[in-house]
Parts: sequence; C-alpha cells; structure tokens
Amino acid sequence: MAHTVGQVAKAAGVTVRTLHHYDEIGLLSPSGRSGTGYRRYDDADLERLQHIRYYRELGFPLEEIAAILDDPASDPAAHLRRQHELLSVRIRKLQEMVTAIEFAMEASKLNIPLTPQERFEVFGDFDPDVHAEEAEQRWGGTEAYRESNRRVSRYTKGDWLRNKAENEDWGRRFVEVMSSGAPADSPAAMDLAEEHRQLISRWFYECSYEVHTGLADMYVADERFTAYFEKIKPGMAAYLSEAIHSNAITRA
Amino acid sequence: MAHTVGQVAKAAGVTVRTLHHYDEIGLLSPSGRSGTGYRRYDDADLERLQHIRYYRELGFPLEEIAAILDDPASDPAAHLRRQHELLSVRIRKLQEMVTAIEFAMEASKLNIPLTPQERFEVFGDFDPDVHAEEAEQRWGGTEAYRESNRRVSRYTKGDWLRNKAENEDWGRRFVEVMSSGAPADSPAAMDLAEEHRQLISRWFYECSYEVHTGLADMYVADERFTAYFEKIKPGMAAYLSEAIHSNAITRA
DNA sequence: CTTGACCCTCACGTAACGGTAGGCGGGAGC
DNA sequence: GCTCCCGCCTACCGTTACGTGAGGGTCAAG
Repeated sequence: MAHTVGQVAKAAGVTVRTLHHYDEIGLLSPSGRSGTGYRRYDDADLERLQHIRYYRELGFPLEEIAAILDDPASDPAAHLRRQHELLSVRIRKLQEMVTAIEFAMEASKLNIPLTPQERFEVFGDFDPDVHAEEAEQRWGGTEAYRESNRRVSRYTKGDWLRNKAENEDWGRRFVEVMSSGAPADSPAAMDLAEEHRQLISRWFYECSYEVHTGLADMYVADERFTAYFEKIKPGMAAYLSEAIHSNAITRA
Repeated sequence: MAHTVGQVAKAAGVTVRTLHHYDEIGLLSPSGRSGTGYRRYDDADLERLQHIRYYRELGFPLEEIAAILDDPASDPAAHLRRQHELLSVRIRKLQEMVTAIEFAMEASKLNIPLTPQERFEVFGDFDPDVHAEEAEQRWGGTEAYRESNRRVSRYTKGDWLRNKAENEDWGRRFVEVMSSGAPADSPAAMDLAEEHRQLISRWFYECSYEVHTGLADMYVADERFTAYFEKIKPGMAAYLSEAIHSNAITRA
C-alpha cells in the first residue's frame, strides 16, 4: 500500500532523483513520511505519477502538468481522454514524418533535389504540432543509434553497389517488357512491379502495397519524378505507375 | 541558393537562436559568410539541418547527432533508413501507450484498481524504448492543453451524469436481452454491442471495431473485468464478449 | 538619409533533471 | 551487541539546449 522512493522509481521507470525533484517543486509530494523521514507513496500518488509520465511523454513542461492535474475541473477520466486524444494526434504526425522520409528516400535514389519546403513541411509549426520529450531511461548514450545501426546500416560498400546493380538490372528488364508492347497490367509488368516493391523492402524499408501505390501516384503527380522516368523511356512513369497499381490490386 | 539565418529558421521551423547555437557547438556551421559577417546557408546545409531535425525529434542529444552525421561510414540514404526505422519503432510504442490508456479507461469506468505494473509497464525501460524530444515551436504554453480541452473536455457535470445514466440504461437493456434467452449473435444482442461501441466513441474515444473486440477479449481474459460483469449477471462477460465479436464480424 | 526589419556577438537565465558528497537508519549475519 | 552494506535523507553544483535581452552594425525601400 505504501512504497518507498526506490520502489516507486523502479516501478515507474524513473530515477530517485526525479522523484526528489518532483517533490521539491511540489508536482508530486508523497502523501506521507515515515517516522525517520522516509517518503511514503500510496496508490493515489502512483496514479498521479502515471498521469505525470503520460503528460511528460507528450512534452508538457512540469509546471503545466501541475496546473493540469490540480485543476479541479478535470477528473482522472478527463485526463485519460485528453491523453488518448493527444497521443493519437502525435501518432498521426509521426506517420506523416514516415511518409516524408519515404518521399525523401525516393528523391535521394533518383537524385532529385528537394525544396526547403519539402524538407521541413512535416515540422510545420502552424497547427496540431505537439511537443514530445524524453522517456529515454536506459538506452541513452549512443545506444539507440547503435541498435538501429546494427539492423539497418549493416550494408557495406559492396552491398550498396549490389543494390545499385540490382536496380539497374530491374530497370533494363522493365524497359524490355515495356518495349515488348505488353500492357501495364500484364503478368510480366506486374511481376516487375512486385519485384520493385520487394527491392525497396529488402534495401530500405518494409514497403506495403499501400505505400507502394503511394509511390506510384507520386511518380506521375510530381513532375521531377516523372521527368526522371521519362528520360529513361517516354511513357515509363505512367506505365510503371499503372503496373504497380495493378499488381497491388491482384496481389493484395 | 544561399539563405540567411532568418530564412532558414522560418523554413525549418526553428528559431534563429537555435541556428546560432548549432553554429557555436559546430553542429551546423553555415558553409559561408557574407562580407559583413552574415551567415549564409546553402542547400547542403539545409539537408544537414533536415537530418538534425529528424534525429532531434527522435530524441538524440546534439553531440550524438554531430557524431552520427560526421560519421564517414554512413551516407545520407543510411540516415533516412535509420530515421525510418526509429520512427516506426516510436510509432509502435505510442500505439501501445494508446492501448494502455484504453485499458486504464475501462478500468476507471468499472472502478477496477490497477497494479503499479499495469500503470507503468508501457514505459518499460528494458527494450526498444526510444527517447523523444521537443518539436514544440509555437503552441508551447498551455496551448496544447487548451486545444485538447476544447475538444475533449467540454463535458459538464451534467453531461457526465447523462453518460452514467446512458450506460446504466444500456446495462439494463443488455441484461434483459440476455435473460430473454436470445443467443449472443442474435440481432438484439449485436445491436446492443454496437450501441456499447458507439457509447465509447461518443463519450471517450473513437472506438473502431478492432479496438472494440480488443476490449471484448479483455473482459473475459482479465478476471477483474470478468468479475465486474459476473456480479451484474453470471455469464455476462462471455455473452457480451461474444456479442461484440459477432457484431464486429457482421458490421465490419 | 532615415527607418524598420534583420543581422552580429556577448552574456546571463532557465528547465529538468544528473551526479556526488556527507550523513542517518535498518536489518542480516557474526 | 556490533559491524556492514544498502537505501534513504538533504544540500549543492553541473549539464543540455536553448530563451531572452543588451548593445550595436546592415540593408533595401521610400
């Protein structure tokens, strides 16, 4: 029922120092002290800490969190509703960032320069732009980087050249099929579209059919991408786009 | 081709002071200066800033970002891959947090106490736990709270009582249908399951069929939830769960 | 040639802790 | 009963990533 700082810290994934700090500034003062001055946290304190952690994750400054939690107008359920809402907004924003990265990656592959707008629009400051914060705890340091590095960046220079070679090989075969007069929804074209998708998945990121059709739309909608493909062979952008769509429909 | 601090700051959604700071610590030094000492940023500088912003959003400390970006072993494409990966991990974690909130909300509605474990396991520090950071820029202050408040917390005490009344009314009618001997996949039971889903959507959060079946599973898997429903009427937890599943299958 | 917006370099201030020092308390093993 | 070590306590200084002026040049427009 009553816990010590150490226990609370361990359970909640924060340091003892953090709890001391929250006590100092009055954000979370334990409901009682032992005879010898030890802090004693009860279940209500834990619930408060839970809300604090969520609001912190959402980037609220401590002072503001104190104001929110001490606002008599909002009960615990209201906090949960608000956190749910804010988390959803934040997830949507991160998903936009993922899309932006995918866009930047395609541009990078095809040597297409980005406008400053395109580089940063995802950080757009004018609207539902939430702030985030720490949560780090134990893989601070370069750990996050190393971990991701182990998975994603274990490509050597040789791998990179192989990737380029595979892409060029795919390009040659695609142009062949296109020149053969086969329609964009022919099995041959769709197979190459599927191969295109799997090349992305193997070398860059998990490319779902949905994401793939997104790329296809971009190839015809953005003139710089269109130009890139048209230079390889006129009509290629539209042809590739249609092949990708057909492939997604029949396979998904 | 060459931009001033102000232009870059505006485009990238950071303050001039931030760019000064990045220059001071050598994280992003503009490629040149004008005759009168003005900083001039070119497109390569913008690309670097783009990566900085993404890594910052992912919570990397500036020093680490400098090390990563200056690592000759990783090209721009590698950074994009890594950012894509880390963002995906982060999104998954936030989605877990959303689920945890939904769980906490159900528990709160039914007056079920949470264990410390359950309160904080989503902050679990032992594994893919990424750190996040700012991004705030212009709706710092209490703006985020207010905005969310306008949408989600405009319920008055009266509304809250109405919600409770609606819930109790739903409960009564559900017990009736159950007592009538109608099977859990009967239209009457499914209609009440659907109503249950819409009550959540109206009062708490957008409850998809998928989320709803998740709740249904929890009602039978977690003994505390089961006990709550069993006390209303024996067999209710399983019956309600089945009705929700049937409803989701036929409507979705 | 003035005015307002924009740039420069200090330089101190702040938030949210991290880390360590110096000292008390408590229970387990001798 | 004594020792040991671990966990708790209260300061107090350090750090990161900027915020916020102060004091003073600059540049394009009118």
